[in-house]
Amino acid sequence: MAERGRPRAFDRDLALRRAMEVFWTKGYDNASLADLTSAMGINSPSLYAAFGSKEALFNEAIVLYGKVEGPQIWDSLTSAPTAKEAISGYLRATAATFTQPGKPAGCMVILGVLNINDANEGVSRALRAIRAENREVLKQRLDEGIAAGELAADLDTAKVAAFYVTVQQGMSIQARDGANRETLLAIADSAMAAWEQLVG
Amino acid sequence: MAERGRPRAFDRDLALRRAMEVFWTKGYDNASLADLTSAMGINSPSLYAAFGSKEALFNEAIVLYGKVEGPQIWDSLTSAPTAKEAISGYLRATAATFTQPGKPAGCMVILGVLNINDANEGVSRALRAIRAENREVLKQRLDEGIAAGELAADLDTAKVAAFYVTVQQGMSIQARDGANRETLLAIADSAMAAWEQLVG
DNA sequence: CCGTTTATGTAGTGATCGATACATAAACCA
DNA sequence: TGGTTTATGTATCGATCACTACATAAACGG
Repeated sequence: MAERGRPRAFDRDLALRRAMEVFWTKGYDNASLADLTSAMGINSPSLYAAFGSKEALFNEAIVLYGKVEGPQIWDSLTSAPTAKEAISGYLRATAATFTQPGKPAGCMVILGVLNINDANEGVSRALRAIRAENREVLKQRLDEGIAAGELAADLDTAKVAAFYVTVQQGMSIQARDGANRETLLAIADSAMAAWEQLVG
Repeated sequence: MAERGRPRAFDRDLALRRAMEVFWTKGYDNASLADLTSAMGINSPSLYAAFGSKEALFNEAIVLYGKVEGPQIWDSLTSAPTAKEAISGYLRATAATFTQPGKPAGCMVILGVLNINDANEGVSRALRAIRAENREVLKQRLDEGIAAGELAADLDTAKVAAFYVTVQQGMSIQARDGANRETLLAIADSAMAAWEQLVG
């Protein structure tokens, strides 16, 4: 069963990747349709036919962002043998991911929308939900540390997770302000210096 | 020597305060002239006659913000007897300042502009300069700690200052995401848990 | 009173925003 | 071939953006 009608003349996946780069660089509000269509190499009717709207395009872009940039940040949470190494790996991978040559600095989930307005409300809510989910992932890794007998049973894992997520979000702003990888790694290590006190 | 011409019909200081609240709540880009004039109770020609432009109005607003909200955040840097208490007081005052009832959550200097575009470039640069200056203030307080013989002479004060500034910037995003004062205070204390390791 | 100066309210400016109407093009099936 | 379906390019939509031209109003000094 072949496709009906005139075939699409551009690569949808490639166009989505270009859109992701624009959103990552400029944020949702500052990425204009002109910016997007220019980077994607198409006209706006093609964009709307293929993706529906600017908001729907962003939603697809954020999923792609999670697939492309997420693994390197989150892998240590499952691969590291201890909770401490998991969190440390998460922060150090963040430092590396936020300062990749040729890619925008900082995190699209954190910087995509910060100041809410009528037009970006849906996108803003989606990003906030992802941030809350990420904090929950950290907490669950800490809870696993308790289950493994590695951490004290009465440890306030929500509090510790909130702290390390906060550091990561601060690192996003630092990256946008021009901090290099070495600086971000030092910040990550500084945050880990609190570990023994926090879990002890 | 009295003023010439028709006298201004509104309170300039009060109008500036209202503008500050709008900028603080919505950020520079999302604060439209309609938002501003509505909150200030004036028409746009009066705004331009009194303040010059949206950017000039923001510049005045950020100075006012520093005068109104700055002291409670920075006072401990001069009043606290030790460097540790100074930094701790700075973070705990931040937690309180970012969650004042009836005021916008988070910091206007951090959240005012994050995604740069053609229109906000000047404002963005100004805010980034303030953030860099704030980091320098922290560093200098730590340097004073060295001069007082309280901290080791070879302590990397720039690194420590960068860490605590990063935590504060993360707290701004947390506040925007709805974190309450208790949560922010716990984050501040968590950051201070790294202190002995960082300076030791 | 008159002339000057500054502020105000109305009503716009051109530019840009996200999103579309419409005619045409290019594929399919019968 | 003709009919259907989908994509494309042009050209634009109304809304909103920051900003201002202009006539009028309200104060001053003379």
